[in-house]
Amino acid sequence: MSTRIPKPRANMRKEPRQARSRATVEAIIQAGAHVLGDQGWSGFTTNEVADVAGVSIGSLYQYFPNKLALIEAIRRKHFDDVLAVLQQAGESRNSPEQLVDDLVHGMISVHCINPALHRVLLDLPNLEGSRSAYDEFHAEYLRRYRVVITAHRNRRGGAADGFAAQVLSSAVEGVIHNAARRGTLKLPELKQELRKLVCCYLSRATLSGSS
Amino acid sequence: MSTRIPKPRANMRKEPRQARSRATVEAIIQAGAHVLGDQGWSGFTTNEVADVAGVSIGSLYQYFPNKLALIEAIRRKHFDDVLAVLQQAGESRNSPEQLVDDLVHGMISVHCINPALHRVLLDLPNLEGSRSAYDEFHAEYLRRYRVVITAHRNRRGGAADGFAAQVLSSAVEGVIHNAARRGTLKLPELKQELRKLVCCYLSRATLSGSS
Amino acid sequence: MSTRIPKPRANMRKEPRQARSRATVEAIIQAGAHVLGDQGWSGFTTNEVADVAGVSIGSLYQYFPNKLALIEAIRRKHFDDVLAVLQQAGESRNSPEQLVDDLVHGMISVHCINPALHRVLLDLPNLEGSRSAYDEFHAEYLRRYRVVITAHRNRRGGAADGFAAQVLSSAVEGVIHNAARRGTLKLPELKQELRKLVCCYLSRATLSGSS
Amino acid sequence: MSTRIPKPRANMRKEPRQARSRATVEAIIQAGAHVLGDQGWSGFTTNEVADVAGVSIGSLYQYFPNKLALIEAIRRKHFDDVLAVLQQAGESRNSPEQLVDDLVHGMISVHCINPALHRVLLDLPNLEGSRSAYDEFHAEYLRRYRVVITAHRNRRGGAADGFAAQVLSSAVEGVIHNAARRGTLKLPELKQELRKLVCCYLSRATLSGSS
DNA sequence: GATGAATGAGTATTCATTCAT
DNA sequence: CATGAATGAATACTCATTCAT
Repeated sequence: MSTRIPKPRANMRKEPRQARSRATVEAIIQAGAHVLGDQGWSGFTTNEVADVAGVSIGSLYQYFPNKLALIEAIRRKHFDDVLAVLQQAGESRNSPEQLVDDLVHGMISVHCINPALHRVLLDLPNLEGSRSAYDEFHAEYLRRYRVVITAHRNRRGGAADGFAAQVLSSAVEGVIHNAARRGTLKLPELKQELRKLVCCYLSRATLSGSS
Repeated sequence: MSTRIPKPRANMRKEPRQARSRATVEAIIQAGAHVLGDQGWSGFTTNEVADVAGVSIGSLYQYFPNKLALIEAIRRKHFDDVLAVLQQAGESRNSPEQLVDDLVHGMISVHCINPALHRVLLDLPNLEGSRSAYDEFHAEYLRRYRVVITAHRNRRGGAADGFAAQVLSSAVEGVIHNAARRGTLKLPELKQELRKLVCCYLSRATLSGSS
Repeated sequence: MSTRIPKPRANMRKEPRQARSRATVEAIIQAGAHVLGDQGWSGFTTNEVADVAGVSIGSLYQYFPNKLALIEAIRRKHFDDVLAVLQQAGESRNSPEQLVDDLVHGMISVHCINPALHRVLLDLPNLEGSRSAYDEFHAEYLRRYRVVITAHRNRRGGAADGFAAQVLSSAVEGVIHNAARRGTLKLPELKQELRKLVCCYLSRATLSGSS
Repeated sequence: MSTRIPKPRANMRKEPRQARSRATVEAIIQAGAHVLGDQGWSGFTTNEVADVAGVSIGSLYQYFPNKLALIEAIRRKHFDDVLAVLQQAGESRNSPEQLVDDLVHGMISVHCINPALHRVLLDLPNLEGSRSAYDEFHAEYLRRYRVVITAHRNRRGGAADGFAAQVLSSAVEGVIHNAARRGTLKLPELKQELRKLVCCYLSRATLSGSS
């Protein structure tokens, strides 16, 4: 179903200097995200992306040394979006309930832009080259979740919080990605249930963390 | 990255009648599951599968009219495994707590066989042909979750139960698939946390379902 | 003018077992040699070779993992031809004059098959992978020349013989390749002059080796 | 491995008039020679050459209508260098031995500048367009060799001298190019042996030319 | 004039699928 | 029925060349 994937060489062959080229790069990443979300790995061909972006295949390769570098760029872009949401959710000086609300709302919003994309992005083959970028993201990702978890306690969080963060984040991911697949992402009921899920897990986690 | 996927023509070119044939088909499906879980879509080529199965590519095409039919067979097989687990969990005449235990334990077990496979299977491009089979599975899948949910109530379940089933199942999936990716699937802590997640959601769901 | 050349992975993807496939492999190598000699590196495209061989591009890649492996096969084949000539020239129990005659005649003959090919083959980029094969050939090549040189002496050959072999072989190569380029390879005058060149160098080399 | 080479349209799109332009052209030719010698045909791309020359690709095409015209310019430049050497060697009113010395020394020197370049230059695909330029050079090239040959005789040279010139020149070329490839070009032994080769051939050629 | 972004035909390579043996 | 050689459409990527700024 696919070409064996090569290691990414570098992330950008050439930094776009002029305004025109920056627009081109932007268009390519946009188009790539769109194609990837829409058609999955199968439909993601560099020629297709170039087509959708309205540029020639040559232009694509002027800025991205290979397909994977393009994927990485898309990935990085969307990781940034996700982190931004979590950042906001973490920074608000609100009640724990409000925190959960912000988190859930933010996660849903960010997935509404291109619902299928995020799940696809997780399925990247384990590239050595891209691993670090992903790990870096993921560390930050978990850290933000931990903030939310900690805020829900009265006591200091223990080592178990790391585990709780993993469980919580992947549960949320699961729910959102599935909802994205089914097109129920924008339903208020979904948000409501998700909030419930998070909230009750947080309460219980606190208790049983001590049990 | 991939060949555009054609619609599956028929699911089986030819029903295996003799024992030898059935063994061949079985070997191919096994090999396919193995390759798919191990290498993902990228490594899943019919030639590779035939190789691993120890049969010629010609034989593979004797039983599966095309790649997609093979994928479908693998899918169906593993859906059956999952359903069997849920079936058992649903049938035991135990306490609600025990029910959750069975469910969690079963889901984890079934993913331990070939941890990566299940998640990969969800990433099938939206094929018209395979949709029905999947939907059929998914309906049953949710029904079983609903049984667990219902068992946790004292009152009769309302329409909201359908939604709860979706949320619960995808949360569990999310946690398990992520754990599979990280290799923490067998950790007792994981099972413990997952149980916690399910339990508390079930309790709360009951309450807020009425709220 | 060309794609950057990748390292050769292995020399054969799959050993041809049936008679049919052996014929295919043979045809591909033949066609490759032909194209390479005829059009040089520029015209040597795998598609062209497959076309000339009368097989599909897929068949080519069934046996040669990449373009370079094909080139290597061609190279090896023709190195073998050259060595065979030198072998024969070295083995005949004749007078030194006869030896030179055999050498010159053999070298010319072997270049008549596909005159341009040999020169092109020397210009292979320095591939790590192929280096050893070439060095091995070249060592043997010089050894055979040394036999001829030694046969021309009355005294034992010294260290200088190694150098003489290099000079002599490259002079002969130069003359033959140039003649091949000009199409004068079959002219009796060429053979005559070449013989002269070799003979007189051999005589003088003997003397001045001691000077 | 390569783009099919088009006929060169004209040799220069535009004659450089100002000093700056001439410097640019010079830089491009220098860079081209460097890249060609260093990386062979594979690495010789117009973009690479422009980069090395420190000019934009657009500027390159301002002066050379296409890649081949650039190659031709490089070729012409280096042919000129070679001819200059032979010129000098032919003009000195010295003994025949001194003549050979000059020739050999000169040929070696001229190849020391960019050892690999010359051999690479011979591998040009047979372009109709460039043929005349090359033939012109080659005629002159042989003429100079003939001077050396003639100087070595007491009698007038016959028709055979033309042939002898070809053989001698290609033998010398062969030795030098091979030495360049092996990095032994500067070794005094090489010069010594080459002198020997030329000398003895000249003596013998004289004799057998009459035989 | 100079620049470098954009172009797209061309090239290497893969992989689902067929069919003669 | 089984085999595996053969096929070729599809895909990643390059590089000579143009042209708007």
